[in-house]
Amino acid sequence: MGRAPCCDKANVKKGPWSPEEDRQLKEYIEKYGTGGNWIALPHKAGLNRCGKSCRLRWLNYLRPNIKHGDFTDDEDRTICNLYATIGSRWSIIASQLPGRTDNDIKNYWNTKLKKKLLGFPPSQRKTQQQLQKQQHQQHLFPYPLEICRTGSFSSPPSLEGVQNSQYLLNPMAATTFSSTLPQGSMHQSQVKDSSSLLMFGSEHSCSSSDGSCTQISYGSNVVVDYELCNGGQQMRSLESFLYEETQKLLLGDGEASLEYNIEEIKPLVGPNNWCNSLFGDDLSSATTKDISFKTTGKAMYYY
DNA sequence: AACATATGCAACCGCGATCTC
DNA sequence: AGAGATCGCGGTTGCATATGT
Repeated sequence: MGRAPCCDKANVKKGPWSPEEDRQLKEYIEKYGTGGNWIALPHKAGLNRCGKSCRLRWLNYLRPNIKHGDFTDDEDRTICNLYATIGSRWSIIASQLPGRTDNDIKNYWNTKLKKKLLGFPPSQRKTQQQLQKQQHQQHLFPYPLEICRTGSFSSPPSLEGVQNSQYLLNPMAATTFSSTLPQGSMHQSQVKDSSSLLMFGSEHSCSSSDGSCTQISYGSNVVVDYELCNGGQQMRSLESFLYEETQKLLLGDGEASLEYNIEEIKPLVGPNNWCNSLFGDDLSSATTKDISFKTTGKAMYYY
């Protein structure tokens, strides 16, 4: 037996909300609140709408302090950092961005940010100036890199820590994402603990025409230890690692990097691992996607 | 100017989680 | 304990608008 519908779908209005409906819903909620029952709310408010539709309209559009319009660079950075860390958990990401809704962020990611990070042309409508800029960046960064963090974790990173940390994302967007690092310096971190998420790199100024571009580069002496993913000591260059992981993650093939099931991963990540602190002790409740990125945040060594 | 196509975003849908009785 | 009701989330769709040809 299937679940009973939450409303009579044949007799409720669907589609865009009219200003009058908005006014009715807003007035009712401001006066009486939601009463913890969205299903009953539309009837009480005199609306011929499904409760779910009312909830969505309120949360995404009508409730106070909703921010509409362009996302700032800071917001971009936060979204990218969190997406790379926790995946498409839009409600969690939205909770870190006051005034933004999960729907907004999801739309923004799917329509703009993902393409921006992958270096895809955002549109056929691109101006000549934008095309030249993209070509310039592609010349500097032949493929996208993914998350690089300077510093090391002495304790598990919190969501806030992730949000504020100095992650460097796709150098296609280097002008946006690299500004938190001092230029001309080498950033290095030593791995103390294979469960730490740790990456590092060096950066130097490049000769971008407007002087605003910072190029991130990685020396060939940087290698990656696949301790968690491969259970061995297989080494790859950082560049190939980052490139492949980025492709998997951003092209929606994030699971590919996790070749082991939860039971195999558990003993590797250990009881004090930050993966546990983010998702609770019960890793069995985590989905493959939950931990696929964590386990690819594997230890790295600098020689 | 007309048509084709891409884009952005509001809204819908289905399903797992949680609550209530 | 378990069945139904509701919530909340993430994926997807549909349509108005913008832009290219």
